[in-house]
Amino acid sequence: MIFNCKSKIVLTDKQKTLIEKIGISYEKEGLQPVAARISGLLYVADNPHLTFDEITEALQISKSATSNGINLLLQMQRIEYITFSGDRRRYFRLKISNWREEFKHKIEVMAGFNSLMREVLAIRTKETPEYNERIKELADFLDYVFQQLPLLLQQWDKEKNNKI
Amino acid sequence: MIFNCKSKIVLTDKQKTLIEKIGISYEKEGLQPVAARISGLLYVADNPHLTFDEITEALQISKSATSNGINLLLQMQRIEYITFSGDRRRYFRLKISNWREEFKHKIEVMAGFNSLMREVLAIRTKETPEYNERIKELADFLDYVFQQLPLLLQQWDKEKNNKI
DNA sequence: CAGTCAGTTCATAATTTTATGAACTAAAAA
DNA sequence: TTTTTAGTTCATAAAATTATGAACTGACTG
Repeated sequence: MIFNCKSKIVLTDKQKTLIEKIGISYEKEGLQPVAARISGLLYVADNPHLTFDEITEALQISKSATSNGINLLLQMQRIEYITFSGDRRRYFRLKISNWREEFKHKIEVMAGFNSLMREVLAIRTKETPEYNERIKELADFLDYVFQQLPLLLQQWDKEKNNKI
Repeated sequence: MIFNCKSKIVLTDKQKTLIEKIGISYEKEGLQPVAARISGLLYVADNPHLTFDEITEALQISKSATSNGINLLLQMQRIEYITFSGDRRRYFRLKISNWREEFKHKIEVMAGFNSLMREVLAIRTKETPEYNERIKELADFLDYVFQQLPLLLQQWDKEKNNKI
């Protein structure tokens, strides 16, 4: 058998508080409570790689809750895992590098709302030109943002490269 | 008594479908189902001003549901109402002009997450420099976006004025 | 003063979401 | 072969959210 150093995770009060804050923040975005706490834990834990049992224990939740939370986060591509030969456990970690994807996803959600606004404009009565114009203005702005945000990403990359 | 033309609102299937789509979209943002449907209704209804009873009837919901939904939307500043002398009813309409405020609010929510990331960085162990660097990168990008988005609003205003 | 109108409030019901623990599985170890 | 490990599944429980209808309020009306 391979030497398994299962050091129990001890969280400081600061870490616990921050896990809850991050949890609430993610909950507001619609993430399930347990999945939100797992994300928080992975942000603050000293070791960025945690096993199933470490998560279960650190958050004091049931195995089923951990199982569901982890599988949700895996499916959402917010976490990933690595394994080591001779050790059956998966070591989960945040896919932080994925924030670009998440950013793009948020833009797409905005764009989705925008296309609803276009649908609204298409079926609205023509009797209310001022009102329709306001909706159009909103839709146009969302178009503009949708077009500019990818540029923002590019510009940031450029600035970052200049600094290095 | 003043002549009260209470023309019952008749919704086409297209309108109903769109109300539901907008409803779901707003629900995903965390808005309560009824409030989300009321918003949808106010987007698609021929008349941008609807009374309490018109909303209740058009959406086939209870008076209490309408009352709660309307009060929530009023409190969130997403709708407002006007009145006419000799008519006790309130005529509700979307505060569409408020989309700027909502946009700013979304930026603030992002900034809130960013400040959580800064807190994470402050308490994270220094033993994981690469991981911390990734989190810092995310936080820096959010800072950048937070700084650039108000400019985006200004630029759009400029472009719009040039067109007029 | 009785009745109507335009809502609000509240207890309750229905629904949905979330979490649990016990039983299960499949692979590896003893 | 039996046991342990690393989870998964599922029925159920607990909690939170949402909607309802009946009773209520307070301003106006006749």
